[in-house]
Parts: sequence; structure tokens; C-alpha cells
Amino acid sequence: MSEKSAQKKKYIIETARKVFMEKGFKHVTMKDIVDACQISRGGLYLYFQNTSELFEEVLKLEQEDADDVFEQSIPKGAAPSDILALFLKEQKKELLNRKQSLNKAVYEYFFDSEPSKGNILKKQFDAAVYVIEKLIQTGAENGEFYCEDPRGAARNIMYVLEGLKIASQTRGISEAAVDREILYVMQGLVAEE
Amino acid sequence: MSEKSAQKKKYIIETARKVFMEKGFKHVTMKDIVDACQISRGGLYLYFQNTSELFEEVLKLEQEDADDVFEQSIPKGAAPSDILALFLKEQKKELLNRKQSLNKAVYEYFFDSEPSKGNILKKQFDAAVYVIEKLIQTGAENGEFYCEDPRGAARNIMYVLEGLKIASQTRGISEAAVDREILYVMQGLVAEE
Amino acid sequence: MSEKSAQKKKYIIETARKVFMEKGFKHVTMKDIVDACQISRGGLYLYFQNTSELFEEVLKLEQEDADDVFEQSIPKGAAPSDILALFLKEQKKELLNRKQSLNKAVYEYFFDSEPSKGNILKKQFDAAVYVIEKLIQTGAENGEFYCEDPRGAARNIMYVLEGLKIASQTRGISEAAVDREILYVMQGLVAEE
Amino acid sequence: MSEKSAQKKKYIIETARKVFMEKGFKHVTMKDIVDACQISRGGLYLYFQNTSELFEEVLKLEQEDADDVFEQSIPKGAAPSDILALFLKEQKKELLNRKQSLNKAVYEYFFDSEPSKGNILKKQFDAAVYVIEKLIQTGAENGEFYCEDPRGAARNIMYVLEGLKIASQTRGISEAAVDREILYVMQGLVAEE
DNA sequence: CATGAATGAGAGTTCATTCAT
DNA sequence: GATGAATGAACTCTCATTCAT
Repeated sequence: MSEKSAQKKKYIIETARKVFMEKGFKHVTMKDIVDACQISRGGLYLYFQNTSELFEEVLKLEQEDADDVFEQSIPKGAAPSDILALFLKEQKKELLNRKQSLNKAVYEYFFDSEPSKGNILKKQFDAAVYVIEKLIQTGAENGEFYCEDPRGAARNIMYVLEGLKIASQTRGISEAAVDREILYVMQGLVAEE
Repeated sequence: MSEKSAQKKKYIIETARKVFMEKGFKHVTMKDIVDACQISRGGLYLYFQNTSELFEEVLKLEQEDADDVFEQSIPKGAAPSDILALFLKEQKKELLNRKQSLNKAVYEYFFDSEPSKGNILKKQFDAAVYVIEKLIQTGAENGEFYCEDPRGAARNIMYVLEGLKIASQTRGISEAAVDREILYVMQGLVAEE
Repeated sequence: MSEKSAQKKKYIIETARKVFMEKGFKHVTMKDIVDACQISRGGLYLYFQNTSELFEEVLKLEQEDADDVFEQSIPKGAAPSDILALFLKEQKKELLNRKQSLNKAVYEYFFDSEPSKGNILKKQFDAAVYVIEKLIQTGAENGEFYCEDPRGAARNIMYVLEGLKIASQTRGISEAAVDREILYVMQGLVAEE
Repeated sequence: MSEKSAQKKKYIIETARKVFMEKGFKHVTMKDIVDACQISRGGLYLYFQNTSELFEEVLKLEQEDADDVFEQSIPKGAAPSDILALFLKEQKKELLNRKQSLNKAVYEYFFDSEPSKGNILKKQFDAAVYVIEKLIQTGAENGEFYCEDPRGAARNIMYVLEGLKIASQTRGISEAAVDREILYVMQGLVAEE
């Protein structure tokens, strides 16, 4: 029944994902998962020992899905500026629907965990910086962008996005405010000459 | 003995502050406070009904102290660029000693609270943006800075700082990384001509 | 300060009386009394060790007042049937305003106390039976009433009143229902011949 | 194991019943029940959220049992006067063993609950009045009783019983006193002509 | 006498975790 | 594997009662 087991495990992870989006990480109890999945208490423990273990699996799945989506959604031969714009648009969407993202749960989870675990976050961040850097570089080469420090600019963009994310989850943020920040960083890439 | 009462209340707030710095907000129980303060269970309830109420008072005190410190630490007649540098240095110090700041607790607290409460955060953010904007403006007038959009630049700086804060609390961040980001935003203010 | 003390004690008892009327006996805490009287916690303990002690004093005062009222409100030379009607009317008023009487508090108090204490209740009950019996007797002599067993009739009336009281406090009772029962017992005294 | 669950639930209710008979309603805590049932704290909460919920179930069971007993204990073809006497004898037994009845608990419970809940009590009372009325009517038809107002008499009997119950729980009452009251109301049904 | 801050016992409640079936 | 009843530790909160001032 390894096949069936794997299916059930995946089902639990996907259901739990919704719960984490809704309630963040800290407030979620094993009971919440049990209720959402409509399985037995003991049944859940067969697969996951606690919410942390479960959340880690959610993150893993999330990562895989994100990679897939990213690759598929980029049109072949798109211009770097378009790709960057598309990326920022995605981020904006996530920012504004705070209940539809795992952001809060991610923050809560990593607040509690050992720094070592943070490497996953770090890797994601660094990977994103790298991709953006390459986009800016390519864009600079074909004249779309003007930028003397592509890596610095990429990092700046990512930190601003992090700042926006946390702002969205704590004090709330308007669409206009998000647009303003995105516009600001984009202008930094084109307006300088 | 309202005098003594006020003293004790302040003592509790200050002790609680340390606990919140150490453990964030969510994990702190009334018992933690009771133990840290070496007072009785009921005694604590005499002053605060729950950890939220207590944390709000900690924030209030924090705000007052911050105002005092800020005013005192700015040398009269200092140049805008120096003041900004000083501000960023302070922020850097806070970022790197993540156990010495309330950042994590603040985030955890506002994750759970109603958006309305977030206004406090928003006010602080806006106030900081305003101050930085004025610094940049003044700096631009006397030739220290070059900047076409002081408000945009000020907001960018603040969002980067937020991004750095959350990075510090989740994945950890090196001093070099902080310096790099600060340098980047500062260069944006001077290097353009 | 014995004079002042006595005054304060009486003030506490009278204020407590209102609290007991409002909340019954069990739910009343020493804090409730303290709040209602606007005195200090320690101050209350100077006079009463607990709510039972206080309630006993309330009852004592109640009894004295009742005696006074009773004597004063009976017109000299009134007919027995009128006095009885007056008495029943008073009882009815008390029954229908359940928040304006100590009934519930009395029951709650005596539910908890030792049977020995119940003697107070017993004395009150017996005294009332005695008075009613005499009224009936006198009424029988002058032809207002017809009754072969005045004591039995008196006791019957008192038990019905007790039943009505408890009904009023638990399931609620309408004015019509009270009237009906009063009429029934009164008819038993006149209709038979 | 819904079967086993139901058994345990019933076991808790029956054990709780004894506790309520012993201590009334107000003084009973969830811990008392836990101790009496020899189960765990959490285990009890699996079935009942609080003492009120539990007490309501006790009452429900009580009602069912009472109906059964009543039907079974009435001999077929018994005379109305005998049935009434039997009923009063049962009531007397309950009155005299105040620790063996739920009366006190019932009163305490309904003192606190919303009037709407009191309807249960009202229904029971009205039902009993109805039964007694019918008995008296039938008895009057076959000459056992003489009564012009069977409903009034029935109500009078029930209120006296209520009065006796409360007397039993508060000041205590002797067997002789109960007999005296029962005799009085029975005489009212036969002696008048 | 009077005050009210302080204490601590104990009630209520929730949940991660286990285990017999 | 799967179930869900059962456990008990831990937390919140309330009050009667005391005691230094």
C-alpha cells in the first residue's frame, strides 16, 4: 500500500497547506489538520509527528510547484524587462491577497526554528536574487535597462519585496502603495543614464 | 500608594520587555512573566489582563524611550548625511542583535491583531519615512545628496530596512550583508549626477 | 468610634442587601460587596468574615424591618379577612418582582447551611402560620370565615405561598396564576358552609 | 466504538447524578465529576463541556426513568384515590430523604438559568397537575372524592408539594409534618359535602 | 481603624500524544 | 495501517484572605 500511503500523505499536505494559509503557523494545531483532512488523530501521527514536520513538507511541495509554474509561465523568447515585470506582478498579487499566501505562516515558522533551518529561506532568496540579477544584466546588454550594479539592484528589489510582504501581513498595504514601490525600483533600472 | 503601584507596573513592563525580546510574543505566557518578575500569579493580573495588554504597554514605553533617545543622540547642527548615517547605524545594530530587539515579538503580535491596531506600526513607518525624506531634501539642497524623488528614496530605504529585519529574524543575516544594503541605498543618494 | 462603626456596619448591610436581591447568595463574592459599598477589601473584613456572616445580618435586619412594617401597615380595628387579604397582596407583590426580593438568596443560603441554622426559617414560617391561624380563628368567630381546622388552613396557605415563591424564581409565574392560587385558598375559607 | 462511548457517557451521567444529589448543583465542579468517575480531566470534556450540560443530561435521564417507573408502578384497575395516595407516598419518600433527591440541584440549576429553560419545569408541573386533575375527576365521578374544582385542587396539591420540597431542603421537615399536609389536602377532597 | 496590593489555591479548558482495538 | 477515546501537562483566570503601611 505504499502507493496509497503516498497519495494520502500528499492529500494531507495539500489540505494542511490551505489551513496554514488561513491561520498562519503558530495557531494551527494537529486537531485543525485532523478536522480539515477528515482523518483520525492517530492517522495523522502515522505520517507526521507535529505541525513543524508537516509544514516543512508543505514548503517542500510549495517549492516544487513554484519551480514548475515559473518555468511554464515564462514565454519563450520574452524580453528580460517583461519577465521581471511578470515576476513583480506575481509578487504583487500575492502581497495583496494575504490570506492566499503562506507568507505569514512562513515567517511564524522560521521565527521559531533554528537558524540552520533558515537556509532554505536563504537559498530561495539567493536564487531569486540570482535570477533577477541575470535578467537585469541581460536587459542592460540589450539596452532595456541601465544598471551599473545588477546584483545590488537585484538584492534591493528582493529586500523591498520582503519589506512589502511583512507590511502586508502586519499593518496592511494598499495596491497603490505596492505599485509605487514597484515603479520606484523599475525606474531605478531605466531612468538613470 | 499609587506611586509604588506605578513603579511596580513599570518594573513589570521592563521585565516583560526582556522576556518578549528573548521569546517573541506568541510563546510568552502569563506564567513566564510571573516567573521573570518573581511576583504572584494574581499579582500580575492586578496590572495586566493578558500578554497582549502587557505587550501594548511595552510598545508604548518603547516608543517613548525611542523618541527620547533620538532627540538626545542627534548632535546639534549635524549634517543630514551624518544624521542619516547615524540612523542607519542604529538600525544595523538592532538588526544584528536579534535577541536584543523586539522585532520578532512585534511581528508576531501584529500577525494576530486586527488590522486597525496595525495603525500604530503604520504611523511609526510613515513618521520615519517623513524624517528621512526631510533629511534627503535638506541634504540635496546643500549638495550632500543628489535625489530627484526624496520621498520615494525614503520609502525605499524603509522597506529595505524592513526586509533586512525580517531576514535577520528568519534566516539570519551577516554584518557584511547589512553593510552592503546600506551602502547600496546610500550610493543611490550620492552617486547619481 | 463605636457609633461610627455601627453606622458603617449598617451601611454595609443595607448595601449588601441590594446585591443579594440582585444576584442571589451564591454568586455574590466579597469583591461584589466591596465594589457596591465602595469600601476597601480589608475594611469589609473588619466587619464580616465572609458572605454568610454578612447575609445572616441582612436577614436579621430584614426580620426587624418586616415586624415594623407589619405592625404599622395594619389599620387598627381592621377585619381579619382584610388583614389576610392585605398580607396575601404583599406576598403577591414580592412574588411577581423576583429581583426585588431576597427569596432566591434565602433559598440559596439555606441550601448550603446546616439544618440547625434553618431554625430561623422555621421560626419565621411558624410565626406566620400562627398569625394566619389567629386571623382565621377570629374571622370564623365573627362569621367572616368558615373553617374547621384553622391551623391546617393556615399551614396550607403558607406552603402554597412557598410553592409559588419557588415557582416564581425557577420557571417564572404570571400574575394570573398567583391570583388563581390566592383565590383558591380564600374560597376554601368562605365557600364552605 | 460508539457503543462503548454511549456506555461511558451513561456511566458518567449516572455517577454525576449521585454527585448532584449529594452536593446540589452550584458546588459541583468538573473536578468533582472527574474524581467521582475516576476518569481524566480531558476525558470528561470529551463528553460534556460544563456542569450545566451534564446536569441537563442527568435531568433528561431522570425524566425518562420517572416515566417508566410511573407506568410500571400503577396497578391496572387501581382506584383513583389509591393512585393519588401512591403518588403522594412517593413524593413523601423523596421529601424525607433530601440527600437522595435532585430537588436541591434542580432548584439551584434553575435559579441561574434563563427563564426559557424553566419551561421544562413548567411542563413537568403542568403535566403532574393534569394527571392529578384527572384522578380527582374520575374519583369524583365514582364517589370516592367530592370536589367542585378538580383543577384548582390539583394545582393546590402541587404547590403544597413544592412548598414541602423547599422546606425539606432548607429548614428540614419531619415525617409528621409531611403526613399532616398530605392528610389536609386529602381531607379537602373527601370531607366536603 | 482603614487601605488595597499581594498571595496562592483551585477551577476551567485545551491539546499533543499514546494505545488498545 | 487506521481509529478515536483517553490521558495529563500546561495555561488562563478568579477570589478569599492576609498584612504592611
